[in-house]
Amino acid sequence: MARTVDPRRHARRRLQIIDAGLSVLAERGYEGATTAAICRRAGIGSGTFFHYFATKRELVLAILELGTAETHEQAAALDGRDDPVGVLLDLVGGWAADAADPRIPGFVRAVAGVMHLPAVATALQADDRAQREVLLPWIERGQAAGEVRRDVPAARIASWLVLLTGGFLERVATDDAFTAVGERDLLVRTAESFLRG
Amino acid sequence: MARTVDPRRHARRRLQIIDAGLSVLAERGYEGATTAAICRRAGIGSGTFFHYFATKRELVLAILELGTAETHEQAAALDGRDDPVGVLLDLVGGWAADAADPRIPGFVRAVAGVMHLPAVATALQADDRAQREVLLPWIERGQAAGEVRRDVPAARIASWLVLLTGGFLERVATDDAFTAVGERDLLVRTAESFLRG
Amino acid sequence: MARTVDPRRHARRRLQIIDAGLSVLAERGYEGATTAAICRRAGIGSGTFFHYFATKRELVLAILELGTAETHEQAAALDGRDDPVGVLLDLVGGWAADAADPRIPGFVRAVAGVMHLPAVATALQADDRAQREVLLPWIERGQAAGEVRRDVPAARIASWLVLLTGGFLERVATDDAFTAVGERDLLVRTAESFLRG
Amino acid sequence: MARTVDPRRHARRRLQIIDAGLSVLAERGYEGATTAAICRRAGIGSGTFFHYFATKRELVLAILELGTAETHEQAAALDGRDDPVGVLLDLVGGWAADAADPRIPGFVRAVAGVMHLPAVATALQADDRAQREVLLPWIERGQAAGEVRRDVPAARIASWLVLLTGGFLERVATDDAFTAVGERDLLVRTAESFLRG
DNA sequence: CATGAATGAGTTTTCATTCAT
DNA sequence: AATGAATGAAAACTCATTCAT
Repeated sequence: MARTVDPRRHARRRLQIIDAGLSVLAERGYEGATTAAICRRAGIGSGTFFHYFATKRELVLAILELGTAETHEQAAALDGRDDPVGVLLDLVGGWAADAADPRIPGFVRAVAGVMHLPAVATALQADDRAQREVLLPWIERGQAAGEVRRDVPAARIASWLVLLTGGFLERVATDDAFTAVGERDLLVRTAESFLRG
Repeated sequence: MARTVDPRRHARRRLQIIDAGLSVLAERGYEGATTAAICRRAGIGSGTFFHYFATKRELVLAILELGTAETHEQAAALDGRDDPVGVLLDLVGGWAADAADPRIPGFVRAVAGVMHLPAVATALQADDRAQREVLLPWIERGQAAGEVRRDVPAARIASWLVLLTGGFLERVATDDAFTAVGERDLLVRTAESFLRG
Repeated sequence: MARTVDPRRHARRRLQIIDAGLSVLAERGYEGATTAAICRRAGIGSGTFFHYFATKRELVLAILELGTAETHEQAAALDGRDDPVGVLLDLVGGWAADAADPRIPGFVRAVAGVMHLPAVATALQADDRAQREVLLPWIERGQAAGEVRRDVPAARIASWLVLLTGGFLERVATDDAFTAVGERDLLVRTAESFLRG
Repeated sequence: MARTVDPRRHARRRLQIIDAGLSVLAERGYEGATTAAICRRAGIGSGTFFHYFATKRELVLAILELGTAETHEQAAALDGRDDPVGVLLDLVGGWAADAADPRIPGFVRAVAGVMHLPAVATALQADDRAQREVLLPWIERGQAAGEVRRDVPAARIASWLVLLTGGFLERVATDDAFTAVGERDLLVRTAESFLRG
């Protein structure tokens, strides 16, 4: 009658590995992040790792999926707002704030570096699409309300907002003088100016 | 018995390996680009590879340095021009055009993925600095002439122009609907609008 | 609080694991038969497996011992017969019939493949000896009665009868055109001819 | 202008590994024969092993193919003979003599133990077929000449001769009292008696 | 210079087995 | 008894790099 499966325990353990993986991947890149290093960081044995993830690659995918899910949750939290441009700038500003966690840009770089793995490319594109899908309806509402430029189709505008946040992330990672906190305001203003056209 | 090195022959061989390396790195990422694969692509034996580059990493650094050198050459070609904003937009537009060569974004991603290697980080930052240094004097001249916004220091503006081209490159690599040719015009217009403030 | 072991339940469980082990070993060989696979087949958890067998190897030994015991039981069932050659041919024919169970040759192959484990070698030789010991008295009685050749010592004749059944088993396992049912008759005739000398 | 590929050297090295593999596989079985052990025996580094064989399994297949090729060569050496039964008994006797090399039965057992690997099963059946194909024409000639029984089709007789040698091999491997040299004569006599019917 | 055979450190992954519940 | 999460030793295999020819 023993029931050993405690889903809570399982989920906690899983997150613990994901967290360690995120750190080590950000620090050392995909190949530098050996499973041994991740296990050491997570404080588990190598066997345990493969109890939770069949493959190192699967861990990466799980982290990416977590991010995609988070993006979708953000979308839900915006229900009820009525200022399209404000919403869009909040989203862009929020993503820029993520760059303040030094692990995010490192992880993004690490994962982009193995984009030639089809599964990674797919997950990365899903993440990308999620961001654009969150933006799209608000851009359309803004256009309908005359608050957003109409000379560029909504979908392209979405891509350009993602371009701005992507470039921002990369800049923070590359250039020590360019900090997420210090440049965020200019990002939001630039995005607004872009939206107005 | 003296075997004098024919520098012409040597340089040609070197470029041949660099070209193969660029392709294979773009396609398969840093670790996926085995020296064996690069040698196969270059049509040489593995021993020959190490005659020209002491290390796989050194090949990557050589490619990056080539890019940095190219950037400096671009700067020299602008001597004599007198329209700062025009020069800046030509530079940004030209970098965007690079993204049309599908190997460039792939190579950039691959290299960013191993940025945890100190030598690579250094070379990448040198490249980055080169771009900003090319922009900087023209931004300053533009500000002096009143054609470029003055509310943001010239160095930061340089960073932001690089941000735009970096984000552009990434976008082209990620999103099939976002093409270098199709979006270049909007990039230039957005850069101009940013410069005007 | 004493939990008394129900020996009936215990024995049933044990046989259930042995049965699963026999199947999986036959299908996948010794190393291919992971304890996980055997547990899955038996419908038990991995922990349970080790309640019944201290080691995967011990399971194999248990299966072999079961076979050896069966051979001894066969011997007992022959008490009272008076036709030595008939008995010998019944034994050989019966063993050949075992080959019709497709698990038998597979299991035998799997176990022979790990004969380098001393315990397995010992168990296999015990099984072998059991077969020869069952045969031996009947060969001797047949020789005494003048029905079995005397130019070869009884023990060697026993070895040769085992050779025939062993070769038969192997053939059935290797050659699809060679079926236990179809060739059994020729086996018995060949054994008889061998016994007559 | 360096030409490093010396096919002679390559073939010698390859055989050296095959020889070591044969020994270690015979001694320790398929899984017990780690690539490390084989390399140690062959006096090479692990990298060299995989220079010659892409996989441990491929080494096994190479050994089996060598055996199959040898069987075909034997067939060629019999051209011109005119005594079918003599030829058949020479073949059977020759195969029995192989059992005197203690590595042969051990290797056969080891390989049979991983017959669940499709490639191994195929190679093993090719080997088996080769033996039967060598026997078949001589059985047919013997039947035509009235020297071989006609109540059993030639192909089945071939299977039975292989059955005898297979059982013989197994016996030598299992039973210390059963030696290849001591029992070979009885094998040939038994085979002859079987052929006469 | 050019070659490719040889190397072995380092990686991911598997799996029998243990043990707390 | 029964369970399955946790473990870590061991295995196959990869790949940058060296070096004799």
